[in-house]
Amino acid sequence: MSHTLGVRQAQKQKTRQALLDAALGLLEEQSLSSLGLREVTRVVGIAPTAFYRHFRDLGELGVALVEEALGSLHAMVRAILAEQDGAEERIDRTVAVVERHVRSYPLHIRFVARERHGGVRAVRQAIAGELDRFAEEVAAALKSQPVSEGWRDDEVRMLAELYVDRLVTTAAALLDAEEDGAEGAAERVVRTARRQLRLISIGRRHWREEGGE
Amino acid sequence: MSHTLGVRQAQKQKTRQALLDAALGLLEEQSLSSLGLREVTRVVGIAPTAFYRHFRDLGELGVALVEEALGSLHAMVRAILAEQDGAEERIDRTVAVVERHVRSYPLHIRFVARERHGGVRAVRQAIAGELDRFAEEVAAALKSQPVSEGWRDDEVRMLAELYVDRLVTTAAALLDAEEDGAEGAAERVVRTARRQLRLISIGRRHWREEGGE
DNA sequence: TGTACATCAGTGAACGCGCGTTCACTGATGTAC
DNA sequence: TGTACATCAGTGAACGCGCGTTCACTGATGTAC
Repeated sequence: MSHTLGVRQAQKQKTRQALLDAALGLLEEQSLSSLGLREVTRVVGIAPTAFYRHFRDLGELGVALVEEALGSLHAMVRAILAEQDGAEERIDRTVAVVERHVRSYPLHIRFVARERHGGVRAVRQAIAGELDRFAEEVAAALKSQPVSEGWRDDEVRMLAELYVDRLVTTAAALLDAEEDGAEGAAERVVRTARRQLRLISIGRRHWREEGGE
Repeated sequence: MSHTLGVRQAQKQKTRQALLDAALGLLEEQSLSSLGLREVTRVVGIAPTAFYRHFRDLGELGVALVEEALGSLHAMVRAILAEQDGAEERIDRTVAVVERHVRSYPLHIRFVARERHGGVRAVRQAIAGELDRFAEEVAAALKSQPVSEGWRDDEVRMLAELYVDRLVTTAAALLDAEEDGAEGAAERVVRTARRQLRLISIGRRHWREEGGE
């Protein structure tokens, strides 16, 4: 018994997705707290009141966008960290993944960067929660690497947060670089990110000799 | 001939400052692009139309707030970096300065964190410009330290950006921690920041042995 | 010091507009028998 | 397979409201003589 959902459900989901897409598009140029419900429904081509069939308000829509936005990057970076490459290769591949992700989903990245500290509490909390889970998974991956021998859990976590912040900051910087369109700006961001991750990686290797308190 | 500005000028400046203060207060709970001109003048207690005697629009007011917000932290961190302390002491003092600054000017910090990627282009650009100058000055201070011998300019700059980002991120995290009010959350942020700076500092010391390309 | 005029920060009425939300509705889809 | 009824995604009119901006104004401050 295949579980295709009925025509009605399918249509509803399609409209819901159209609302998410329309909002995300409009959010390229403004922030969530200045976005209008009528703006969104106008783009989708439905009556303003239909919005309420899907979300209580724009905050709720924002939270749904957070989940859509942070899922995939999350999975990819974790996969890379779990591999057995040398540190140098892992850095290059991580940065390449971030770069590709920014080019594939620029609107999602912009949204997260903007609303991470934005004016809608529920959305800020959703993003903080996702980034926290992100850091936790990165920490788990780092912990299983030989370099982490002798590290306490909170030290690994500290390092994981450093990495996650670096990735998010790099993604946002890359987006700005592509937007302002200056020749080579994006390439410069990528090179800087690689070097910073390398420097962190070096610090990591020497931490046990001189870093613990 | 002392240059006290006339009664009229003085009163105008006072009103202007009241507008900036009122806006900053309102921006604790919302973002600039959803802030209303009438909201601001209502708090100050003047007619909405008087706003135009001081700013063309809220974007212009936002740019003025950026300058107010980033000036002091900027100066303090630069001063610390120029000193002759050991790395460990410098880290402790830098973090302490950031901590004190966040407690003294929470609204300014919130504003910068929020609008750095916010919905008003002119304000984003003003913040980016200030942070760029910030990084440049930190780079100059780092360059003059013995550890930087043999570093190329763009490597020093890469390190400076890493430090500046860390300070900004720490300030924002500290603010969130104080806000959510969990016992010890702020202390945890501070400890993590110190460790991260220490790890970066260790990476810096070993960069020339294994980091250059 | 006094007078006549210029400046200009702040006023208050008025405007047109788009907003979020309510409500009773329609008509296609789903379900029970 | 057909019929009668229930569900519910989307409609469209209506509402009251606060917004940004315009305009001619007022009256205290500043300036020239």
